[in-house]
Amino acid sequence: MANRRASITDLAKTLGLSPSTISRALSDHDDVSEATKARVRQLAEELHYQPNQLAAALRRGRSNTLGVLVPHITGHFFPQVVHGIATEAAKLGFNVMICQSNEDTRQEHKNIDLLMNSQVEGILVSLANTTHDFGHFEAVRQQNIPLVFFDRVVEDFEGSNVSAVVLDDYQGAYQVVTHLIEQGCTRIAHFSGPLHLNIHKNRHQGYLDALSAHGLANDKDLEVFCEMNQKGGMQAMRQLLKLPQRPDAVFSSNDLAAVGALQVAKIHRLRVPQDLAIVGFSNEMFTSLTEPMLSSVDQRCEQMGKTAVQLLQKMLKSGPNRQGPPKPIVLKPKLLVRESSQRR
Amino acid sequence: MANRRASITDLAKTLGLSPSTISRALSDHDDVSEATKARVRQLAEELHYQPNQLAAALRRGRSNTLGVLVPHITGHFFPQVVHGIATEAAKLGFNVMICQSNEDTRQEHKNIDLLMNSQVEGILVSLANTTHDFGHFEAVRQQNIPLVFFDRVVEDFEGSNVSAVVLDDYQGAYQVVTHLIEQGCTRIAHFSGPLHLNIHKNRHQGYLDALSAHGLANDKDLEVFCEMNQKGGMQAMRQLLKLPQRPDAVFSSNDLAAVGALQVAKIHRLRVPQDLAIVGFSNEMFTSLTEPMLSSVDQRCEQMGKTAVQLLQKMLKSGPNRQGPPKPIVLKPKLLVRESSQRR
DNA sequence: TTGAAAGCGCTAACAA
DNA sequence: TTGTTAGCGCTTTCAA
Repeated sequence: MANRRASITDLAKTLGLSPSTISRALSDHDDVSEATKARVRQLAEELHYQPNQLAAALRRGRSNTLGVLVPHITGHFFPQVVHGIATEAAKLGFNVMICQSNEDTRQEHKNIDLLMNSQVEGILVSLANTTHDFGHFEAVRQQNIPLVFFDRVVEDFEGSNVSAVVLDDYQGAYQVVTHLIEQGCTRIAHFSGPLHLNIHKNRHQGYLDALSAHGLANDKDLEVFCEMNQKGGMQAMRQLLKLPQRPDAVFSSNDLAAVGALQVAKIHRLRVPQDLAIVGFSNEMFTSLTEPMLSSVDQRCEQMGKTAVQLLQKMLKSGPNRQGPPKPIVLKPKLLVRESSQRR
Repeated sequence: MANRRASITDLAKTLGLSPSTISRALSDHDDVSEATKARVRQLAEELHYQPNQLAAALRRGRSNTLGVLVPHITGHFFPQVVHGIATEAAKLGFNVMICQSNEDTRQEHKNIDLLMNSQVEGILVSLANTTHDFGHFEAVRQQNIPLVFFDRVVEDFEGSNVSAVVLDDYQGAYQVVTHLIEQGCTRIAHFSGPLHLNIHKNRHQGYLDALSAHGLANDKDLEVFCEMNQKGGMQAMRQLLKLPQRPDAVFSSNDLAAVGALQVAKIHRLRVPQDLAIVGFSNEMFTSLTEPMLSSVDQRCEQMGKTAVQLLQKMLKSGPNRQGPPKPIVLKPKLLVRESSQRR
């Protein structure tokens, strides 16, 4: 009994009206009599009429749907951003279609095609880390579908309908180091991931610039490139403790490695933050669970998603004909000082 | 220059063929000559032809899209499940449309309608915790759209096209307690959330049954109902330590409260696991970061998403006419013994 | 092997 | 205020 759904035509026949009147009544169009509207609405209710968005979208040429393409929906960052996107999109009346590239350019390519085929009105993308060629976004640009990159963006890909939302990692790192200096730290070490990744490059540069801005020398021994996980942080910390003059602070480019540093510090009976101040990056959930609680930098994940959607909507509204692409939006990170770096 | 996209009609005109031939060629239909196919494919390539899925879906009556409705995409559990869903759906060739109810029944209702309007072929739902009335799923059932509940399910809502995937919380708890007993623990405390939530109720029951199965008395003093977060765990632990005879193990219904217990135990100089063994539930990421590392129960989040999609597809294939609803699928949890409970 | 024609359900000119 | 008509882009029967 595959109960076919009631259609506008069905309503029209039942009420002896034309489909157009039904359509207008349902969308509360001005020039339909209240009496008719009432009749239509009641019958629609009774028959559990559900408008077929596919048909409406096809006819209107607008699908009311946004496409989202992320590397994955795991870990801390992307779920939060996706949450922000979904929430804001719902608020603005958009549906959201979500794809994962699994950090694979080929998948990314396919998914872009898929989203285009689905007639999404705009696309939000965070790039796979294997993506270096941007041919697959050419079609999006050509068809003037608004495209917003977030977090992992293309630097040199411009178009009147392309924009980006990113976090100011440089600024975040700069704040951290400034804070540590204010706490009286003078030998500030840095754990960094590979510099070909933007996030690490920018955080690293923020570290260097903050040091020199405050007249501190950059001691190469204090820069450690390590695996940015707990184990990597532990190794890096052990390495630092072997130095003739050990550091009095560690700024880690992520929270996991910072936890590693914290654990090694405790093993070596260093008091945190008195002997060694530690600050991480990303404000992962577990930063409030360590002892002492770990200072970190909030990446405004949810805000990023929200902002990206708002930007997309702005592009959608202003239409494709205008001068130049919108400026990228740079979100300010927020330093959260907790016990691990608060010497008071 | 809103470059209108190339359509089948466009291709047809350019090549002097009929739309039907183009359509057949593009879908690699048997009775189109290879020569024609080649010509069509080449032109399609050149014009960056993108099939309009909306139109195809409307015509076919199948949208190729699954709807997902979760309370939210934050925390540990739901992002993981959504990840599993998205991954499996992509593998099976489905698009995925995602909505959040924000734990609000009214939102849930709206979203269900939205998904139906979008002509999704099936719906995956985890209920808002405020949902007690299920009228909004009536329409789904009536129209025979396959419906799979996961994790937070409706107990008494049946239909030939409704099913569920859940975790065996009872079994997980039972395993934990058995393990603790095997480690020599005899006074095993339990932190529980409110029993009107299924997860806590089932874990609580598993705890009780495992105790009595092994001939241990159930000491009411050892059952603590607390806020299931770090602070709640700390308070609960302090309370337990005031008992004339303190427990030698804690099984917490989630990991956050377990961390709280761990911290209080350390403050009181109890050795974990020798003096006090601790086990949590959910296998959150931070369980590997504590010292000692926290034993926990893996909820198979990703597997749950995957299973739910597979089940949905099975329902889709077998069609609406068949005897009785598919049986709910109960996933077996996995106890992960780490340092906090391994006395060896 | 190809084409003609109809129609999925809806909306929006235009006409009445 | 309502109806007529056409068509969004595609697929699919039926006919050639």
